[in-house]
Amino acid sequence: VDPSALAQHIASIATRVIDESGADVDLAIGPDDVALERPKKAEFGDWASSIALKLAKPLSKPPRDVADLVRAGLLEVSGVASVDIAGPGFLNITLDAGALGDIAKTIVDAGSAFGRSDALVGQTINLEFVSANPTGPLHIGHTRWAALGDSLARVLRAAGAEVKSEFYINDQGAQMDVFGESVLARALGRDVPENGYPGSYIDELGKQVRDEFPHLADMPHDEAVVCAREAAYATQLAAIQESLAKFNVHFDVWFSERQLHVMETADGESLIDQSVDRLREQGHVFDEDGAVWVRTTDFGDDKDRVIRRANGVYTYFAADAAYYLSKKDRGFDVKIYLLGADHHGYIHRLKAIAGAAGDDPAHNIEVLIGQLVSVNGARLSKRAGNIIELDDLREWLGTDALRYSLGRYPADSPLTIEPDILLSHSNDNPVFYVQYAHARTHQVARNAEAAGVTTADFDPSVLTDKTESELLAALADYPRIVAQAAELREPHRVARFLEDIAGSYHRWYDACRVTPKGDDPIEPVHHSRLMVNNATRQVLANGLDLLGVSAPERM
RNA sequence: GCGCCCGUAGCUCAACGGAUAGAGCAUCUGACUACGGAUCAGAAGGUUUGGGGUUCGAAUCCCUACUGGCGCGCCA
Repeated sequence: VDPSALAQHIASIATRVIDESGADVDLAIGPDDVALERPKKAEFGDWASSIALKLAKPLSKPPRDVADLVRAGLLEVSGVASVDIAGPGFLNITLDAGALGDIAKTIVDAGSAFGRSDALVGQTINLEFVSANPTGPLHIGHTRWAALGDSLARVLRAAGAEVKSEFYINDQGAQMDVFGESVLARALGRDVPENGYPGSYIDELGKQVRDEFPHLADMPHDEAVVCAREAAYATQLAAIQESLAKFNVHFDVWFSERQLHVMETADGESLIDQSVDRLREQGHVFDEDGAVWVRTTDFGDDKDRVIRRANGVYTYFAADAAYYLSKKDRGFDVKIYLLGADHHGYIHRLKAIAGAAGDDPAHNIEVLIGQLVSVNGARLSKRAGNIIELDDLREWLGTDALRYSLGRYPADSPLTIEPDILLSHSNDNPVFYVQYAHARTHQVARNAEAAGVTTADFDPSVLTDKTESELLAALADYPRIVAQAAELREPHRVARFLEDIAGSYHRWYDACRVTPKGDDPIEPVHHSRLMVNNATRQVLANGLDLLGVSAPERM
């Protein structure tokens, strides 16, 4: 009896109770509505549901009376050992040891697939994050979204969604020209212009450009700027891609903003030209003072936005709109944007684009806003001046510690990273706590194998220790946690769950031996416990993978 | 001025509208002939920023005050 089967049982029992009550209510109860959860305290059983509390009002009956009816139905489900009604009407369900223990074999058999579900099956999702200008190294502001976005992509896929992770390269516009001028100036041995890009990495790019184009000084200025800009752009983009790859962050699509500006149609229209026309067709575009506007106030914005200036030049907003339409045309149902808190003013604007494009702003677009990160005692980049670099952080703290510590908090929670803690090998460092538990499962398995303990004679009914029940029920909950993390777009739930599992495992390890002590004989319970050990190992490994963190076999 | 986000134990932070608000650290007490103790058991620690409201039930939803962060261009 795994939790999803149990939820299904409760849903059908609840439906029957409604039918038999004769009450004039039209309630469809599905497995997601029964509020099945792991109770906070062991004395409340293995699983708990508040379904009776929810049904009390529509049925006009006291919650405990409803609970009695559901309880009677539950007792007939095989594997259910007892059902208690507690408090205002909670159903506390205890499974018998065999039913609970079966999950260990289920997990081991499923292997790396355990935790996958069809919760989001059929959804195609575009997930855009980081999207930095290719004019400098990635900094701490990008680091959180890199970690979070990559983990979210993995979690969404595990829940059955079809996901493309996408990096929007802002390679068009004024900042690219400033970048080109800055690199060119250094290549020619001059100071960077006022408001140009600072930092020694510009010197390095200048040196590279000078080697690549020995006659740079003889070229017309405009031509030289383009040479410098394009060569430096290629190098800098490659550097960004390498930084992200080392950080275990993967993108499916690298989308160049330039695609939106180049001519596409026979009559010389770019995607941006077309997108303005398309928004106009939907009736949310108007002309005023010589400029072209989008009526974003129709969608909650506090003022309307110019999309094309009176001088004929498009605003940045126009590229945003064209980019959105590209995503729509590529067939994504849901477009998710991960943005920093300093961009929250864009939410209404982006929603307005979706609405003006004929999409539903409430469903087809989601903008996740994250609070900023700070690092205690971080040193500023030597190469890029006044920023904290992703590469420096990664080399200092390690990919695992950095990704885990960024991944275990909700995006909207402001966050301070404490390097002293991340570098310590103890309980106050959650990533080590979880990774150590995983390494320990391997050590236990190695010892068991050496002693002749094997999973071949698995008998779930002997797994009766209370630490065992706690661990098994928690392991069984993993697929639901992943599905919930995907639906809520909150990958940190996986990290918190793994910390619970690691704690349960350590407690179980303390109470239950897998390999007999000394010369004690091997008994059936030892074989069965090895399965519990291996199931824990699998869940920890699967969960760490969703976070982009390694699962070491030894530490 | 307007808008968005946040405010939970000494610290860092959790908590599908559900039970006595939980973990880790720090503090105190234990397990030390230990399948790696990088572990485990226990104690102590709270008016969930204040005040109203909705609900059988509120840290969570609504209103309000306060504190902190951020944003409000025919810039990108």
